[in-house]
Amino acid sequence: MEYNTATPIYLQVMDAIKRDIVTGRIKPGEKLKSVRSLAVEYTINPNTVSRVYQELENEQVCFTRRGMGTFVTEDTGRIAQMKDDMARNLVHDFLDGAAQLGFDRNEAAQLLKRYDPAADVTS
Amino acid sequence: MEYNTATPIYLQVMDAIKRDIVTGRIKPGEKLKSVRSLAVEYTINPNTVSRVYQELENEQVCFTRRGMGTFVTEDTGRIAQMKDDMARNLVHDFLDGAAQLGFDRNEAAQLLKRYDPAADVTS
Amino acid sequence: MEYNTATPIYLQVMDAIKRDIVTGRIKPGEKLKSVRSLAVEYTINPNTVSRVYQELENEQVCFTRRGMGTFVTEDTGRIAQMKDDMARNLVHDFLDGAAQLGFDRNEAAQLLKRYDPAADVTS
Amino acid sequence: MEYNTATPIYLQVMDAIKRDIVTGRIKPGEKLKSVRSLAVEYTINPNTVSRVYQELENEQVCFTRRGMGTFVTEDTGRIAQMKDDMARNLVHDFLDGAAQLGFDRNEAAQLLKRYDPAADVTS
DNA sequence: GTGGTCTAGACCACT
DNA sequence: GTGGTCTAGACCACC
Repeated sequence: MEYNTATPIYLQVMDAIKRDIVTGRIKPGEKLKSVRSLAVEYTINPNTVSRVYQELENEQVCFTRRGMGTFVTEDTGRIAQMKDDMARNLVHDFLDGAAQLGFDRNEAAQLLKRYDPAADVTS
Repeated sequence: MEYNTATPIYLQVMDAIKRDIVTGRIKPGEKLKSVRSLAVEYTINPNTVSRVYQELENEQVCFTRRGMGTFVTEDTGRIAQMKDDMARNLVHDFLDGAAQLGFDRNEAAQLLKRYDPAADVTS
Repeated sequence: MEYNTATPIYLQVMDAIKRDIVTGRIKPGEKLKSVRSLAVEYTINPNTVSRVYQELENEQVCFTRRGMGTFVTEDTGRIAQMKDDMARNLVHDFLDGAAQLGFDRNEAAQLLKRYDPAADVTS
Repeated sequence: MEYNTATPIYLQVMDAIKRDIVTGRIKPGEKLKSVRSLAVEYTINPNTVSRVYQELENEQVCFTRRGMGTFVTEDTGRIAQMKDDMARNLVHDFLDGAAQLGFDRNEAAQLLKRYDPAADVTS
């Protein structure tokens, strides 16, 4: 994984895990990797992994059973809501940023086509 | 101006000025407010304004004339390019975030309608 | 270290560090001294060292890892290029200055011998 | 004339005038342009021209006769010495800079050939 | 008046 | 412990 120096590593790892959850690569109730093995996998400090798990717990995305490890919440509603929140945030940030550049909603939608890196120009 | 505690003030002020430039509220070649007066207006320290102007100069958005002040670049191409960059970034962040949630480009475009807070449902 | 009052301290410290890098006294990838310890060593304010490190980062001479410190780039090509640039600048400034005094390239080369304080006259 | 933003304008103008003197474009004893006309010619503030003339007077390159204007010194020895000083400084700066990059005098002389922008590679 | 530099000292986030 | 940001207040050079 490549880290962006601008944002804290623990946030980037949190996001990676959340993505795995909302996209179903990690199932509800599934056990997450141990702090040590995740630290190795992501080549980060175990302290940082601990913080990641703590923050995910704060957001009620995970829970910890003493001596057993950290698990994804079994509350599928919570997961769906999380995905919803993330999508809503995405849309809000995009429209907000576009508005600050002077684009209204319709123009913003057109930006999507104009600047889509993979878009066919004629489509 | 309201500051977001998550991102440095100087970046937020930089963005505010860039927006004023790309939207034409500040014209090419126009003199920017003095360090001291902007500091008063934004209720921040003059040193922080200084940093803002220096970073903008690094990005070739502004230039400064000794003893005379700081001015917006007269290079309208640079300004257009800046606006382009800002829009492209916006689109990239949006599509990228959507992709990480498992949405392709078409689905992302539909998110815009679904989550637009001000959208009319029938439109 | 002795400071020349004419040029800003942070530029002088930047140059000192660059010299240590291009001459190999600091190796590629090596950790630089901490902001605080360099401040003590050079008897300047930690903020000034901070600025030095940031400017060096702008020039892609260094990079910083959150909480770990500032490191010399591992890109040896960049370092070679830096040395090249510094030498080229030196030559340019010299020939340019000589030209303004009315000396062409050959005459400039002869100035080197004539005014070299340590030169042996017969060599 | 193009100004370098790094060094004060008055120094750059001083240098331009000194160059005109040591290269003979302005003769010993010749009257310099008036403050106002030089200000127009160089598109700088008359105050800045005044400073230039004052500093040149300090360096005994010029002298002022009340109501008559500013004149180049008639002391040709002083002018020759000035040219000598400028050349010596040039050499010193060059050798000094080269030494800091780890080049001795011989290597420095070779840099001249290697980096001469107008040099023929085969020569 | 303008911006540029520097110090002192504080607080914060990250590892 | 690491660097990053911000404030306060000072001094300087330039126009």
